[in-house]
Amino acid sequence: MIPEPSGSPRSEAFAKIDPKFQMTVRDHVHRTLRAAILAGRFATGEKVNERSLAEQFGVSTTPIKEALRQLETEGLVEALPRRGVIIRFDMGWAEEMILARAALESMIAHLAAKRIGKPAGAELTAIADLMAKATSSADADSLISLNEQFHEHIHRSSRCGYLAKLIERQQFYDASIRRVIHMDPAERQKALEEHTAIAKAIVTGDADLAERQMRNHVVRSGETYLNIVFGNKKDIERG
Amino acid sequence: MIPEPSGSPRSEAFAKIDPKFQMTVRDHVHRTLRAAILAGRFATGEKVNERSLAEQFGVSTTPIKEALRQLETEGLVEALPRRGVIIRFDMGWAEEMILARAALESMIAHLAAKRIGKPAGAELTAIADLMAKATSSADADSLISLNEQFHEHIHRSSRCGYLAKLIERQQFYDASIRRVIHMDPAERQKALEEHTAIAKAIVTGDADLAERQMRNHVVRSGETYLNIVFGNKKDIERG
DNA sequence: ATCTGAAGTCTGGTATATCAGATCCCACAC
DNA sequence: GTGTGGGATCTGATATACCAGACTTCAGAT
Repeated sequence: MIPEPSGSPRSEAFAKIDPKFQMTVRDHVHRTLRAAILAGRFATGEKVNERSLAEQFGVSTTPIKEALRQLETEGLVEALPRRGVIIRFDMGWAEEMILARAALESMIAHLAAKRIGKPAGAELTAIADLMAKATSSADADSLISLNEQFHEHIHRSSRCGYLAKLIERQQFYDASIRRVIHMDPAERQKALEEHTAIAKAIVTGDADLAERQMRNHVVRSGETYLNIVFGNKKDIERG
Repeated sequence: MIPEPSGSPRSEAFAKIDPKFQMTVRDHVHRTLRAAILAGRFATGEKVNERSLAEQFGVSTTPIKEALRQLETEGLVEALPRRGVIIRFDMGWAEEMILARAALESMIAHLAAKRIGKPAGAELTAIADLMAKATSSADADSLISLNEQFHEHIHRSSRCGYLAKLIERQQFYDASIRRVIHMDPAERQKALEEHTAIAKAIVTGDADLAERQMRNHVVRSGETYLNIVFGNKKDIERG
């Protein structure tokens, strides 16, 4: 099962651990701050103090600075040189993150439809079928996992590393929010229909259709998330 | 000319300097490294050494680390924890950056078409007219400047701060390459036609058309750049 | 000759110190 | 009362020090 290019033949080799999995302080700070910002625990425009953060995390300012630099590049905070960094996230920003994800994810769907092979196409269909089963049995946890697999599979099929990486940064809701979403049967059903249609379009190689449907799916489900996170305040601009 | 909300009436007030313009060492390092990477001065997979870079720039490793963190988030380098960072940029990556820009820029064009007002629309048309003049007089420098104004104006009209910021990071060619491009009369003419069509679609509020044309424009001109930077090796996947 | 592993070296990760720009506060002049 | 300016203070930017993980090398065992 595990490829073993060389070594002892008498026992199963262990998979090489991906260096990316190693945790460093700056990554922990980065993820924690990111989650806090996306959860709305800071007001837009609020100043953040490096020394204060360092104290709260119980670390020095060095990893804090690096984490803030990452957040800055992600667009979640703004750095005013020699003046400090301020939080930059509100509902409008979240809407734009959804639009960005819609634009990128639909581009990837387009390419996936053109580049996917027979076996990968069958796998995608299989995932969609599992989603149908999980939907009818109201298995929220499976749906969350399958949803991840579904999009991940499309990313791989598109053979786009950069675009896939870019999309990861536009994700502003996490598993806990997803669980809330999937509690609504109507939402589950709608998502299933969209996933099924996307899978079909990709597998049959209809790039333009796949693109349109992926975009609508991301925007529509994004609206649902927005309403939950920010309350039903305003409708997102529709494509 | 310069808005003056309050202060002495006897002399013209000076415009407030944007804090963003202040140069810091890490920004200088970031920009320099970024330009070097995009210019192909590193091979993909090549390791970069923090101490060595610090020595070359004549600074300490702190701003180097921060700059590398930004490049990492931009996707131009990859950090293997405790092992160092490696360059991640080749023709394939560049192609994807163009696709990302196409996806985002077309989304912005779509929104701009829906949100632009009368005066801003007139300004956009005016810019397009200036482009026509500069094209017939073969004024490359003006074209480069106008091209920047054109896209910048569309970004503002779309009222999308996040998306505009995201697009900036997908720009992998600079003014010097643009100058080479604009030396070709056929290319100038083609670009003009596209810009004119985009402007018209946006001003008339045809969001879908604006989106399509912007996308084609970005992809097509991106191919031209690719051929110059990487040599005529391979065609980019077309939308 | 090949393999193993321990010591040495390299290098990134983190902590701390120092410098200088930005902000705040208050005394003083008008 | 208003406004100006000098100094104290805060805080980000940079430099330096130190630690620990990763890689290299080479002696010794087989």
